[in-house]
Amino acid sequence: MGRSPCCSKVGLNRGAWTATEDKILTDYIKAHGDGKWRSLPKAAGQKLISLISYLFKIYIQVEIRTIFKVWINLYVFLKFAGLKRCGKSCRLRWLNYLRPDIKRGNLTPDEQDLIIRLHRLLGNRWSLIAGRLPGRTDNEVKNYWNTKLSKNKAQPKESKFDKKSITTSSPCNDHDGQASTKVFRTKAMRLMSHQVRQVMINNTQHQQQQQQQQQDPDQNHILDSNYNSTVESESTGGSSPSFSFQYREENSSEYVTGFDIEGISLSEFFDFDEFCDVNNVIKGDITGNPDDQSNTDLVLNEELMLENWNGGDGCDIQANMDSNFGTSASFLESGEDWVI
DNA sequence: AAGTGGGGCAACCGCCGAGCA
DNA sequence: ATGCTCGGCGGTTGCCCCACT
Repeated sequence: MGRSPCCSKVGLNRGAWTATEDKILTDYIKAHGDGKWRSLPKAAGQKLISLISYLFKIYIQVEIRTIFKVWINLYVFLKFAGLKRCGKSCRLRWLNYLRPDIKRGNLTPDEQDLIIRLHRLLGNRWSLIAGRLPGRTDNEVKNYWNTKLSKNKAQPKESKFDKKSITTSSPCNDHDGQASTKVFRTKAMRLMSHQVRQVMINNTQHQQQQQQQQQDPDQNHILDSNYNSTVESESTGGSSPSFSFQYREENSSEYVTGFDIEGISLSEFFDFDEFCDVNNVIKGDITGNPDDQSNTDLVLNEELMLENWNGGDGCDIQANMDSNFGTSASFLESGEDWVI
């Protein structure tokens, strides 16, 4: 009888890990330790959900209409994002790349010699060989053997790998004059650089918006509240997540273009521009007419919900935040029926 | 400048053994 | 004793980068 697959492959991310996935995984393992790999992805996803729940608690105070938009975006995010990785993939990523004691960089001549001798002794038992090389992984040893030593065990020559490593060596690791350490450009890193470009574009947009604001001081108040709102929570101490939203005005209907939670950018999970259609559908469901700017139903609903959240007695939202959030969470839970 | 092939590496696949109910 | 789950391991694949033509 064959083994059942470790997890359903349907809907799982594959291929190179993104910086965000690395962060989710690293944060989770730092908090809870490794092991339980099969249940880890789901559990790590809960961390995101808790962060978003916290985010919601804060933003529920800001503006009820905005909350609707954020709500929908969050719902779609929770539905389609998270750490959608096989547990084995999580384990591999942690052990081979994210572990803090991983030693990056070129294998020293001593290590190379040790690998040769151990391989002669142990054969292809890479985990045992790697166990004798602190900070080195079996995958790294295996790759090194397969790509270099197996081809030319007797006389390893200087390769372009070595040349590259010299030119890209990290100065901080080279201070003692030892063999220079190669700065690996992993796939995740490449993705990260791509994401940086995205952020820069967004920043440029924001800068342009700020310039517009400066040129048109009358709009400053409105744009400040709609375009970029950053909240650093003080209520729960240093462990509180910080997050920021960015909105974009388009055809007078603002929608979330991105937000960050403790450095995690949701724009890395899905394209907000493509997401506009979802917003329109949702908006159409709410209002019955996406283009109707003076929709009274939405306003009425907002007022009713605000009244409901306020307990109908005009007390402060903050006072009922916890209970209100419970209501909101159940609303989010039931979002699928409501949206579709 | 464009195409191509090889090197290097991360990630996936499938099997195995230990542990547990 | 048996079957299942899970972590670990080695082999392999696929992608990206770069040197070469």
